[in-house]
Amino acid sequence: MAFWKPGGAKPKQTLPLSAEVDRGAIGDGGRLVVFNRNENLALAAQRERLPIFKCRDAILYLVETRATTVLVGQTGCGKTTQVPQYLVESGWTANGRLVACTQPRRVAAQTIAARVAEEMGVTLGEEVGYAVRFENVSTPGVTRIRFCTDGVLLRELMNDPLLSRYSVVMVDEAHERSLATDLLLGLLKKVQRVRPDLRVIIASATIQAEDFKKFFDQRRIAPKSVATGGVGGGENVADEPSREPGVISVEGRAHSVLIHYLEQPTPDYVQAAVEAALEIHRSEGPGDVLVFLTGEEEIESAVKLLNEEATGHDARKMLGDVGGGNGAGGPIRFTAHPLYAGLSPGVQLEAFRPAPRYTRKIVVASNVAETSVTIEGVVYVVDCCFVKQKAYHPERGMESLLTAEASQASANQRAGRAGRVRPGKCFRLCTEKAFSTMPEMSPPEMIRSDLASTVLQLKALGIDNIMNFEWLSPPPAANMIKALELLYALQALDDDAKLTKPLGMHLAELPLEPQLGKALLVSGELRCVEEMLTVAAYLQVNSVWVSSRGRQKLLDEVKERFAVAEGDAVTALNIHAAYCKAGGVHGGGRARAFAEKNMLSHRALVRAADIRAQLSRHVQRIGLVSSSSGRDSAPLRRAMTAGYFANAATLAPHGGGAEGAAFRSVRGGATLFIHPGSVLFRARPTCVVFAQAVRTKREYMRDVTAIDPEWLPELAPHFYASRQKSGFERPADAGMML
DNA sequence: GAGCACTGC
Repeated sequence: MAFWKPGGAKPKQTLPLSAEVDRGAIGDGGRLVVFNRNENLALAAQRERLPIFKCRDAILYLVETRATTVLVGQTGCGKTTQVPQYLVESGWTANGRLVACTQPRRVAAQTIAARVAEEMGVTLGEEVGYAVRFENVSTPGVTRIRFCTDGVLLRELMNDPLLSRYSVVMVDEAHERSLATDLLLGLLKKVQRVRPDLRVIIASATIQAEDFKKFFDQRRIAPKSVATGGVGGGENVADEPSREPGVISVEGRAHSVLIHYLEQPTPDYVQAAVEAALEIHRSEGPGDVLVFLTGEEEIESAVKLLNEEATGHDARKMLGDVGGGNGAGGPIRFTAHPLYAGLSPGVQLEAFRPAPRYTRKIVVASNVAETSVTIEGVVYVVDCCFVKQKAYHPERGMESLLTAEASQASANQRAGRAGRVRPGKCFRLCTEKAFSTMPEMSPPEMIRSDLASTVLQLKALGIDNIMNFEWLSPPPAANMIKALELLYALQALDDDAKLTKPLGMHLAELPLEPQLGKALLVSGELRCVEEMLTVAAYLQVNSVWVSSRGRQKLLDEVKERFAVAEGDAVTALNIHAAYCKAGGVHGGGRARAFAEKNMLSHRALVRAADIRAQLSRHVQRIGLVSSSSGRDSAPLRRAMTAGYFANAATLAPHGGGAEGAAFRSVRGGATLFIHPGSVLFRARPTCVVFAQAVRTKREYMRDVTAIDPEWLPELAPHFYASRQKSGFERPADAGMML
């Protein structure tokens, strides 16, 4: 294979055990709780064979003696399932206290909880439970270990700012640096000042460990002199742990992966990926192939090329020597499958199904396959070394989703997917030199996101000085100012940047972005609460339509059944009404058939209904009285305007052509287009508000509602008509554009 | 004429 140049380094690095670790001693752990004494002996034996078992005492010693422990656990070491159990066994859940273990993803929280319950021989929801949005499977007073998404724990902090029920919080997958994880870690550090007895465990990959250790090093900071009586354990002062974090590394069980690089850079990585997959198929032994590309378009085009090759190949081979192999012991046939989140569950399943005999499976996937899902049987990985990445541009209040170089950390994670069953190979579609110049890790989400919700949550937690908050990675000042400016415009913050009562507090309570929350709260006065609940819920699901490459015309026709000139929000009302008529969430097969007939995702409809019910409960608690605007869409569109007034655009006089009409944003004057996914794509409303602006190939507005421009100064006079009193910056032309 | 991946009791 002259094409390829073997790399010098293996993707796996291993930290030696930290010198700080005293492997011999273990603190007075308290009562030992023994589970599964008789049953599940096989499971118990399995537990002891996990690599982490050798470090059990060392980990427990660190947790006992340090406020914070950074646990570097390689894939497959068992940290997530075992550490919470070790904590229970050594008494951390005595006196009714809980151990929390957070995950960035719902499914992870659910499946890990199920696994741990099985190992402990208990029923899921009793000693071991989980909490994700819409699902709280736990029993107060009984549950000892609680797996949850980091978002759930953040919400919990709003009701219980000291997390007083918990003795230990373990934050898993912290190296992914998701927005929620970063926020949680910043808040946990704050909680520790007041609650020295709270133990924090941060589970992370190697390259981030030092950052976490530094961040949680509180040796120079005196703890606040707050009595801890009644809060958690904190039996006596002598028990207070060291405020210097401990670090321990546990080796994983993954097999080695040999990395290959290109000798020459490629101008077309989709084509190169296809060629690499075919070359693997021709010359390598058994094992499936996982190809990483950046998005739907690339994936579908690669799958098409592979399928064409497969058909030609089958025709040439004539099934004559099935089972004979490819000369290297590998199969002679292959099948190719796409995998990305936008696919329907049925099509996704194809990628997970084991290949038939004598057949090699080639899965062409987006980033879902990097962390969210695992495909069994993969031995070869092809990595384009690019990724679609979200960025935030505060000056425009706009997000972008553009293809960028992947990070080395991400490429190593992808390569690791080849080493799950046996030693594997990874083929990177870049030169070794190019790889060495790639960023070590991707910038954390916190510094490339819209911070409006984050700032609102911090304010609700009583953290008024946002600039002084200890961020793991401080976001750019411009992002922060933009968020403050928006919250002020929504009247969630007052002139002193303090949370307003009750509006700001209510907005913080709602699990919605602040603009949408505002639209929902305003719907009380505008007498369209029921309609706004529906719209808010539908805006939360990615898309209710099934992804349908090749059936585009059909989807357009189906959309026409529900589409109205008032825009996407009112269209959502029509879909919801039809779905309810077909039985809704309790409609069973009839609702399912309705979804299928109309190319709607049943799963998305159910999720929207769940969210709607949850929002309805919130709204009732806040005290909004139910109301409906019936067939009149104006109140709903006015509510949307009251929330999204900052995202207004007017039709440009001569703009646009075949690509659709051009619009000018009222604030800033940027040229915008209606997204092709919107029902207003071909329409020409004179004035619109939109829920989101995204730059991909051009600058698009999504979730568009047609409005009367007169509503803007009427519903947002403080923004469009009056002079700014406070120091927040406001574009000077905001009022003049109308 | 187009949506990397997640998430909120």
